[in-house]
Amino acid sequence: MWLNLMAKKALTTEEKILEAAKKVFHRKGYEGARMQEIADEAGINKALLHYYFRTKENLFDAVFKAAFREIFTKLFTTVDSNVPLEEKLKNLINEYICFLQKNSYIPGFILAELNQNPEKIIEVFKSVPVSPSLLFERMKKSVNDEKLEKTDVRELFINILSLCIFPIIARPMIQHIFEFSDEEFDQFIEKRKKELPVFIMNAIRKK
Amino acid sequence: MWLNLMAKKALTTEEKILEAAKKVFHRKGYEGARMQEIADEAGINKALLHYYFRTKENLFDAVFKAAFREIFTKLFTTVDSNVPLEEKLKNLINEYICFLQKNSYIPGFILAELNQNPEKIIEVFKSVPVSPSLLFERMKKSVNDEKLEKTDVRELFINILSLCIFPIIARPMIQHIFEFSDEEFDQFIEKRKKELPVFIMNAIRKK
DNA sequence: ATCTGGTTAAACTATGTGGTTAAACCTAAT
DNA sequence: ATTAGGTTTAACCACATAGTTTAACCAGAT
Repeated sequence: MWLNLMAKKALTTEEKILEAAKKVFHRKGYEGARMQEIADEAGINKALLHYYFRTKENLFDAVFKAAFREIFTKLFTTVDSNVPLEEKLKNLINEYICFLQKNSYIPGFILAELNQNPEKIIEVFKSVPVSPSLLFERMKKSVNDEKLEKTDVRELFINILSLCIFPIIARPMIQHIFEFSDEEFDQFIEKRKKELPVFIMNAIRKK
Repeated sequence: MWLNLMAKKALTTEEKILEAAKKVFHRKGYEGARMQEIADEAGINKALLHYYFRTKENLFDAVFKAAFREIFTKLFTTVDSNVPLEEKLKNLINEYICFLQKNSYIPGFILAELNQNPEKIIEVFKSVPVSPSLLFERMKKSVNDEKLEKTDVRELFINILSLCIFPIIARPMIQHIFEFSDEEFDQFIEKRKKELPVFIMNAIRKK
């Protein structure tokens, strides 16, 4: 009795709030974010904010879990294909970096909050509908099939993640020390999409 | 007339404050840190805190610049040797990861604060006594000397940084998805010290 | 017409926080 | 003995913030 009755306004109030909270929390973190700012961003008032999500923590948890779910399901599903390793690597890196470009605040947001509250990871990981162990089984198979250096799959996994994610969170530093404009930085990332798979394949291929 | 008169207490009050502020700011960030907590951690009271560093921002800037200086000078000086590239890489990675292990909060702290205030980088980079361009000249020479794939030095530089730093800031996540105890995580990093140089050399060596 | 749930406005509480102040204390240098 | 700088204590101010409350408003459902 309370659903789908809106045709003109595309977003429900709850969605508007979550969108606004996402923006603010991603940029400023839990401590830096202000409920008033979120309300303003959502175009509503503070009272309504508390009417939907009773506390700041509730709202934050919703945003945090959503971000976590997004980045992990994206990661775990982009490997779900039957093409050979090199091809798979290309797809994974390309898709994942594209995702990160569109959601550049997510990794920094998650890592920062997680470093401040490492215990939250247990709770928050429950909202991820994909299991990491499955992913590793698949990766292990791919790696063993080919003529490659003996490679610890976990090591490889972390290396791929590092190479994809770090440049995104270190953007301000990279732009400064390389004196990149915004466009030049984007080109730099664009180039990585092509060169990272080569870099990684070289690293693990038998000589 | 106001110096070196202390023999028993190893640290001056100012140093005690800076140490305390470092701990608190590194763990909680600017917004999350409380002046009272810093005072407690330093074993003094709030009044004295403001007596030394008038404002929270002053104190934070001091801590931030110190962290920045530390991590960058360390990075830039570990490449300052005349050994062949592979050796140099081994040294760099080993020394840098050791440094990061001992200062595991620094990279996350800097990246988080820099993402929230990217404009601060200009000011803060002035406190780094080493220039990055010098580093790149040296790296370029090393890379061109050997029989290697044509490699963009900047790309290589970022890759090395990514592979060293990311695992440190992603520690809570890594520990959880790999189900690592603290000891196992340390072993994981220890292993990386040896395997990262191999990984990278393979990646850039001509086949 | 009325009822209901979403919504607003504005005032309000309680608490925490950065920062200040003033008085007293202690100790080492003069 | 006096001075001066570092230090403590404790009270204090101004302000911002999370969260609450109340009354009124409005639109769609009954």
